[in-house]
Amino acid sequence: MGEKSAQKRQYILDTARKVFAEKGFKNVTMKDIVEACNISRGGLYLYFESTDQILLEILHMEAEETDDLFTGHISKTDTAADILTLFLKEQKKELLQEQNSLTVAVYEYFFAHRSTDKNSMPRKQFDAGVRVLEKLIQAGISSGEFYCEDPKGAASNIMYVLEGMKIYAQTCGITEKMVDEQLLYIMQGLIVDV
Amino acid sequence: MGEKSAQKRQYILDTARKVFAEKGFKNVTMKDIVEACNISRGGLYLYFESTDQILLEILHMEAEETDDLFTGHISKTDTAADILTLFLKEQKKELLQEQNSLTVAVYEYFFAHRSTDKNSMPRKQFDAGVRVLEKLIQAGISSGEFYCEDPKGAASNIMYVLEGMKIYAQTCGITEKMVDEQLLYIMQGLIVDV
Amino acid sequence: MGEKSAQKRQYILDTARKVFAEKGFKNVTMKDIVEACNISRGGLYLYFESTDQILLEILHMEAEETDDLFTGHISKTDTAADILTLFLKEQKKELLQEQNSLTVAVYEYFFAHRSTDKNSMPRKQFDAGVRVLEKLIQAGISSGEFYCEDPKGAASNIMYVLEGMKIYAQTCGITEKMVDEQLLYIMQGLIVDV
Amino acid sequence: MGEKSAQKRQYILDTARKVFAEKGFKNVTMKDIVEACNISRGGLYLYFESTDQILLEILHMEAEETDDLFTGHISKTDTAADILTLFLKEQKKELLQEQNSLTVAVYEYFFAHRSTDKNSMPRKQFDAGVRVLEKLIQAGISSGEFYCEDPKGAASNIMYVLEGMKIYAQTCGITEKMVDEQLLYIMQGLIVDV
DNA sequence: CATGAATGAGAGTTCATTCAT
DNA sequence: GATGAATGAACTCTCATTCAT
Repeated sequence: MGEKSAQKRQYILDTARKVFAEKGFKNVTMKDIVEACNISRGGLYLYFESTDQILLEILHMEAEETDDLFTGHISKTDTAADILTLFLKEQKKELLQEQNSLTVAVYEYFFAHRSTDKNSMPRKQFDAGVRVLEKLIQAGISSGEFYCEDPKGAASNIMYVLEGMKIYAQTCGITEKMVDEQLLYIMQGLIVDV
Repeated sequence: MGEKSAQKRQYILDTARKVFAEKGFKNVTMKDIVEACNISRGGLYLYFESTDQILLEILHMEAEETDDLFTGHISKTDTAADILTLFLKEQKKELLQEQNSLTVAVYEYFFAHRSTDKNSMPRKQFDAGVRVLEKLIQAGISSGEFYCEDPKGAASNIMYVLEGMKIYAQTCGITEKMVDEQLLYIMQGLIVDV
Repeated sequence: MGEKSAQKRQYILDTARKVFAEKGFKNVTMKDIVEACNISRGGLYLYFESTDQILLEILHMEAEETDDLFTGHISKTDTAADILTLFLKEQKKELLQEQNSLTVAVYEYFFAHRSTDKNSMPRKQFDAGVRVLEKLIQAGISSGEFYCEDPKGAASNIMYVLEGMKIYAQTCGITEKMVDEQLLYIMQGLIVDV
Repeated sequence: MGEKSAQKRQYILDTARKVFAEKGFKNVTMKDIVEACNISRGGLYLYFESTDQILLEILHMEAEETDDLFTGHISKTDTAADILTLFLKEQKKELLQEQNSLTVAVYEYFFAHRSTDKNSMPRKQFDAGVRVLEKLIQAGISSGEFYCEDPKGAASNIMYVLEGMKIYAQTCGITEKMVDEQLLYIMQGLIVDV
């Protein structure tokens, strides 16, 4: 598959992404994607053989981009609290965005492919998140910004909370206020009282 | 609807529950339920018109039973910490149970019926949970067992964490150890140091 | 499946038989049968799940009927030569009939399901044919009608010849004259010269 | 068509032959051949327009080679019985060979292109076979090796038997012993008793 | 009430064939 | 000549839903 088809492949992935964002995973058929892409039925099969594969490739792409984002915005002069705040702000944005979010598709996908594998994508992302947050909290402790007796527990707590809020955002709506309150609660649990 | 058909209705719900527990929501067809119940295709339609309706009725049933459970086990002499511990233990059990759990079905259902309605079932359960936990924490504060500057924040935190862990339990496996660590983290954040 | 559906099942088999007789096996799709039967796409699947299964059932039916025919027409007073002549006449009729013949379908089926199994249908029919013919020839020898040093070889010879003529009949046409000549050759090889 | 493309044409035919030998005729698609040849989809169409055409050309090639073989091995000093034995031995080898045999493909092809044409390939091969065998038998009679009242009948008999055994070889397996027994039966029917 | 045969829409998938490059 | 992406027709198979009995 040459240059040209790599472009088309990407086009299909981009278009399919919109479809998944709109309809989740289980409701999306190959036909839906074919129609969204305005290509022929057989044409899609030249590039992908199932909605599974398509979503998975989209997720891998996103994962790379996310990794970049994660570390990208941090400047050397930022304090731990600044970085944490930034991180939570990012998460909040993602949480509340309705359009364009793959959240539901991702959950549906992983429900349909349940695995207790330690190397499954959700698990790796959780572990990575905990690791980064733990380091950050420890950095904050070292710098005197944070007080925390169990940095790993706190890091896990944040990850679980974010996940929980994500779910509530998708299943019953969650207001910005609710998110802000909880993020504030988390920050105040860490920051050393003046 | 007479006595007899109420029984059959209940029989269908009970049987369908097992099907949903095993296969989630999106993978369950009317045919699946018909076969599990050993009734005729048309027969099922006399009682229910869609898998949606069936799952919803199951959930309503469960909600009632859960409410009973929630308040049922508490004896007057229990301390706030005891009650909270008991509650978390219950949640842990539910979290880790693989068999017999409607978790995935419920998520799939509410993903398929996303709503920002404040009276949606997940929202009501979340709000109810927060309310109960908040009261409990305040009771603990009054009795000197707990220290907490933001009882509502803490209560929400617990609910989000539980939700987050539930998801991780279903999407990538979560070990008992991981749950225990986080529940410990939560309790220690509340309990007054000796 | 009750009384009524047994009728329909039979109706489908009868109709499908015509389709196979006309188009062979590999060219027949479930759709062809659906259309010939004037039933719905899904309807056919209530009774059969593949063209394989349908043809196989037709063949089993035919096999039973054939068994009956084989032994049915023989009267006690017939001589061995009479019976053999009758048998060959039957075979000739089947050989030359163009309409209504499953021959091609059968070959196509067994090419597609090649097996060296001793209990495969073609093998069983060959063995049975040889056995019957051998007995017949021996009876003819006993009665002084036939002369033959190797009754089993002669019996096999007849079966192979019939099979070979069947093939030629289907692949390139074989005239009645050609068949008659060969059958005559066979009979004269057996019959004791006057 | 230049030198180069004649080579490629031959390459395609040789490669396709293997495919047909392995999968028969009806199961082979243009795609199969394209893939086996490692050429482009469109490329194949520059040389051939259907699997029909490809197989037919293969068969024409083989027919020429076979003719050569038929007459090639005979030395002037061989007796009629020697030649016949040699011929039957060749046929036996072809019959029992599983790999590399186009037998099934050929049958499937001619089933799909049934014709009563006297000039169809199978018919021509049958007629040619009968002619050669008849001459051979007559030669044997002249030389006192064979006794036969109906040389043409005997020749046809052999051709039918070979065809029948070919079919049984492909549809249900035929053992070497079975073939040997029948060939022996044929030879003994011809050879003058000592 | 209950049955289960029947329907038909729709998803998945494969290939013969074409055509711009 | 050669490529291989693209098309679209054709087939398989599954279910939600209806309806005569």
